[in-house]
Amino acid sequence: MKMVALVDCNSFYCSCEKIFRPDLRNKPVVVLSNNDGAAIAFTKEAKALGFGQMCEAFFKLRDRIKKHNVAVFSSNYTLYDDISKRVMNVLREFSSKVEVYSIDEAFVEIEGDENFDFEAWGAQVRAEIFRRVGMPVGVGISKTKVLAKVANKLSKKNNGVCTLLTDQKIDETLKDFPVRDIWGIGVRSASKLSIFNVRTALELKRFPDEKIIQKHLTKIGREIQDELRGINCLSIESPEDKKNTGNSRSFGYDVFTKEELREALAQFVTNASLKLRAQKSVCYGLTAFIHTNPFKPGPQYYGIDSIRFSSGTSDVVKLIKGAHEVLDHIYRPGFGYKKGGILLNHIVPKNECQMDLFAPSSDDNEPLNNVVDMINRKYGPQTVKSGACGINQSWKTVHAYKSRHFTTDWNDLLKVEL
DNA sequence: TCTGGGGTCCTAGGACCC
DNA sequence: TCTGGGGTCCTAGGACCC
Repeated sequence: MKMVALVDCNSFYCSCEKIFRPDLRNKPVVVLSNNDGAAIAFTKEAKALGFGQMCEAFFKLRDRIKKHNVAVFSSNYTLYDDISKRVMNVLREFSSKVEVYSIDEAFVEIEGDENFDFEAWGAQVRAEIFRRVGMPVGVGISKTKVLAKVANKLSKKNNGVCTLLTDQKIDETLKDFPVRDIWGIGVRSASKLSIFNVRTALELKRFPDEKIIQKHLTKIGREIQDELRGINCLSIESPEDKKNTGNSRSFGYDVFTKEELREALAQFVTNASLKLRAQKSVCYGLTAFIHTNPFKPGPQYYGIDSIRFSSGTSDVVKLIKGAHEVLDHIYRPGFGYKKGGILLNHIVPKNECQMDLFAPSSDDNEPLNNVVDMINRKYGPQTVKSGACGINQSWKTVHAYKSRHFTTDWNDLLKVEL
């Protein structure tokens, strides 16, 4: 008997911060987005105080945060990525089939016979992850991914583990489960379904006219319906190589000059191309964009354009030149730019790369890129990079409440005094 | 003063082919 | 009056996820 477990970390970013701050146990904690612009993660204690609306502007919350003595952190992705890897590694000891779905959750395949105690399995996974990493997780177990997601939501109220194994228990649960809360059903789909009087997961499961579902919710909706019925449509897979990748940031202040934008785009290309080389791929296109602050009154401008490369490339110098070329097209003087970014598109594995008849096979400077990546792996990110990224990076994102890199930097190791 | 970032998949429709 | 039919490939945009 094969079952699917969804293991998901509770308030992941906040829990990461709490691992190294035992004084914050049972205290309200909030984590901010890049640039300290908005609140994006909350502990249950913070939610109980009325915080918890995703992406609410930090400046609007500041007074209430002070009043309730809420601990605030800037996001520290270096830390979160590392904690995530540790959690996933523990999971891999429990099953050979683990699909890392996002930074804080994974699907796990479990095999067991009639007598297998899935509930106990879930409890053991929870305990082990907490013991080894200090991360609280919820475990939902059922027949399909969509049902495992449902079970996971219920696990929060159920000692962290919820199993939906029999048809009877599944239907009882789906009867009270709003259709909007199903994984893959967003606001749009939910409102379309309400036209047909489908409001609960059970009503969707039993909705007889599959053509209507296909028409309004596309293939995805049909598959969700089948998954609710216990039919596996979505298999557990190891994630494939990325098909697009990008990097973008809000700036610390409004940026007016082309020079600063050139620096920022060069840095974004540096970050994104590292991901590209890490998966041994090349790209054939690059998109760059810059835009003004939509929250500010006054004239707005959104500039975006792309270029194509005649041969696939992952060469940081070539890509930076490309981004600068696009910037020349889209830059309009006089505007204060709040955000910029780049995307690398049409990504293919390097060894499947199509040669261009008229271009030299590849003018990537591979030895240079390899050496730079190697140095940065050994001595830390950004030890060596293109001068185009600038030295001061005055446009850079601000993060006033950032914790240390406890697990990834010798200088930031936690000191314990006895 | 201050408002996130990074992805995936699907479909319709246009361009182009014979 | 009526203006082919069948196919592929690509892209933009929508919807959704965490």
